[in-house]
Amino acid sequence: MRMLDRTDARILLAWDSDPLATTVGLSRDLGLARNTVQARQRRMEADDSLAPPSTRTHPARLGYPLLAFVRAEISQGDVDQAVRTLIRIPEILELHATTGDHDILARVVATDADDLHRVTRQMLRCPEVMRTSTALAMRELIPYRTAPLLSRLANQP
Amino acid sequence: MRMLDRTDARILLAWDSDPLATTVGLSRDLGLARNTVQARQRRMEADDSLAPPSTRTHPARLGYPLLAFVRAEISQGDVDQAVRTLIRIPEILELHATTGDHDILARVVATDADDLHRVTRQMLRCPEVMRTSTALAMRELIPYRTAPLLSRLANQP
DNA sequence: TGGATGCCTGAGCATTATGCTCAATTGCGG
DNA sequence: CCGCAATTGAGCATAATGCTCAGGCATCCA
Repeated sequence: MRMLDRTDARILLAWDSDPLATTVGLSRDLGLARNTVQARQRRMEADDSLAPPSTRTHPARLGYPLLAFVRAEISQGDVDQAVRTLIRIPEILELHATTGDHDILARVVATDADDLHRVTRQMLRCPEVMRTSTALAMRELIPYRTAPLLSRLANQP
Repeated sequence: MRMLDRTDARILLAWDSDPLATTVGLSRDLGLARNTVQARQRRMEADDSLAPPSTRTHPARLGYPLLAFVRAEISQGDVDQAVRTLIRIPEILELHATTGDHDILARVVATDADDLHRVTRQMLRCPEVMRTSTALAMRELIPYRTAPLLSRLANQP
């Protein structure tokens, strides 16, 4: 797994300040050769260093204003079988196997409270899912970001 | 807050299948006029319909392979004061005010177990943070996605 | 009904960026 | 010391972009 370096980080941060910037524009802003920026961009995409562009969309803008974190216990630790079922639920945006008193943590969105209830019931219909515990996200205090980590990388020698 | 529509969703999905595609290329693939795609792209960026490009980076590629979800209790419900402190911690990628037996949920990354311990101690140094409870993400079962929601939107009338 | 609004469209054209290749250079690790 | 990968600057044909305009077509409201 290739690690991003200082140059990659600088390109991404410059891209943040103008998401519609061209390769030439970025290379001008950064004082790098166009070939360098272009090669990095292609490598990062080919590398799977970058998540799909669609991950940039806010679910609220798609009609799913409710966000919840649903923890669940999985019977017999058969997590893989549960995933095969849960992956078919579009409202589950993310799923992690976690330590602690629950086995998995799901990020779930919904159109309203009723819809959230429907989704959790659908999760419970999965035979491996025993108990669920839902924490509703009432306020987004810090929206998802990686820029601080990139800045740290970009400003390192 | 403008909602994304079917056309926006189709553009984003086409973009997923070729993240380096040009506006002309996307318009060809979708059978839309170039002006349409260009206008949508600009509107989505201007709109804040899209998160910054840097959010596409995987923290693991930046040297932070550990992911944890840290829940915390906040004293006197003074969440805003806590946020002012916590926002300065780069390893906190995301922060939500939640319902349940804790007040906030943080997504935290770290370089290793020691580093994670350091970050949680730093969180506890915030006076408003009372108790923390850490759930380590051992396996990414479903990486963050919004494509299923976009597909639903794109295939609707 | 009439009219305003917003969106999609197709067109044109000057400007700019891209794709591609090459060769020289630099820096790093074997 | 040598190879390897990254960077650079250059050139040039091709392609995309920025910009503008006007027509068509819905929807919404007076």
